[in-house]
Amino acid sequence: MASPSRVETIANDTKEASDVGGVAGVRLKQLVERIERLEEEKASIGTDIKDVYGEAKSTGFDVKTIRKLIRLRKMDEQKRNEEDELLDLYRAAIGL
Amino acid sequence: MASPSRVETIANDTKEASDVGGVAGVRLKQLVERIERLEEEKASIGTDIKDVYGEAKSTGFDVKTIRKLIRLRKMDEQKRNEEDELLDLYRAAIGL
Amino acid sequence: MASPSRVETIANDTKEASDVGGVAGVRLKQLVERIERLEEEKASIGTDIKDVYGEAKSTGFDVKTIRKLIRLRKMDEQKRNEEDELLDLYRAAIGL
Amino acid sequence: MASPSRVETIANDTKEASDVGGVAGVRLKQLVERIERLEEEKASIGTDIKDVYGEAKSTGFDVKTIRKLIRLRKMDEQKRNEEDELLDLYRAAIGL
DNA sequence: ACCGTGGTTAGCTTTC
DNA sequence: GAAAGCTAACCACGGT
Repeated sequence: MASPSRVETIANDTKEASDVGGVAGVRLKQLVERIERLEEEKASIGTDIKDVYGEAKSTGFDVKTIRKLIRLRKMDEQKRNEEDELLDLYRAAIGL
Repeated sequence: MASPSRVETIANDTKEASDVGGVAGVRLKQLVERIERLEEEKASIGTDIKDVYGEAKSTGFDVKTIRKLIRLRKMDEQKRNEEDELLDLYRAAIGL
Repeated sequence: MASPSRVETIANDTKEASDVGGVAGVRLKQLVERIERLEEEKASIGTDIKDVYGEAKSTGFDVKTIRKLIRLRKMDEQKRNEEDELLDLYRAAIGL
Repeated sequence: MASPSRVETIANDTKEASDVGGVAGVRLKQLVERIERLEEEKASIGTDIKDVYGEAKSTGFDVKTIRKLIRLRKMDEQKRNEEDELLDLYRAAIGL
């Protein structure tokens, strides 16, 4: 059911409908595969993160607390970024 | 697990990065940094994915359709995996 | 801490701030109570489900397997729905 | 909808393997259907809850705040229950 | 009794 | 500005 022809069929049903087995189908397939590849990587890193939390836990740390910690640090960073942006805005406003 | 040192560790992680009398503070810091590094990578890949969708869009494909396509393909895969697991479960249930 | 006046205060802090003890407070209270009532029903059904699993178990069935079974059936249904949606999407993409 | 034979087949693969199309299969099917029926009801109530929140929103209330409110009230209730249990414990301890 | 897994829910981001 | 999809946290159950 998820045969290659299926992917091409889909390409045909989109904008390039007259392009049976042609360049649009190939292009779409490439795009789909790139996305799936990237999502795999992303999921893999997600697993790594989980592992680190697991390691933290088995070292005796409280996972929930660590999560809070990280959230706080991220918020701090965002806050800093916003302040920087504001500064840039001001600098632009007065012409550098 | 909720030893006195644990409480101290938590205190150290909030206000002061330096670790009063123990190695735990250093260890925690390492863990936090590893997690933050990984989350950065993950976010970066998320950006890449977005870019690919943008590329698809400017090539004339319908992004929403591609997303659905990918979701469907993922569901197929999950379903296959779950069915395999189910089979194992059955085999275990009847004693191999 | 959770005195009645507190609830009204919260209502006052939303859009209808000038409405101390007035109609907005009453309205909010009604909404909260409706939600709580519905959540009670929901929890009650959750208990029922648990009971059925318990019954299944004491009849000799393997609970984990039944759960997987149900999950799989749900996935089938979702997949079917998504495929229908995808079809609609395609039809829209090629102009009906 | 999966065919009936599918469900029976599954029943046959569990503990009562020698019971092809027999009483265990029927029993399992009944259990699965009861659970699915209940989960439908549960989902339906979930939708109702969402609707109420939507209604609250369009009345000008802040949904996030209402959620907090309800969480707080639930916590209060749990706390009260725990205190009641404790009280009962004491009363039992001193013989009513 | 504890740990790990799975399910549920809430918050966030993005799209229309 | 509303609606939807995605992600992440929380919670509860089942297994060991």
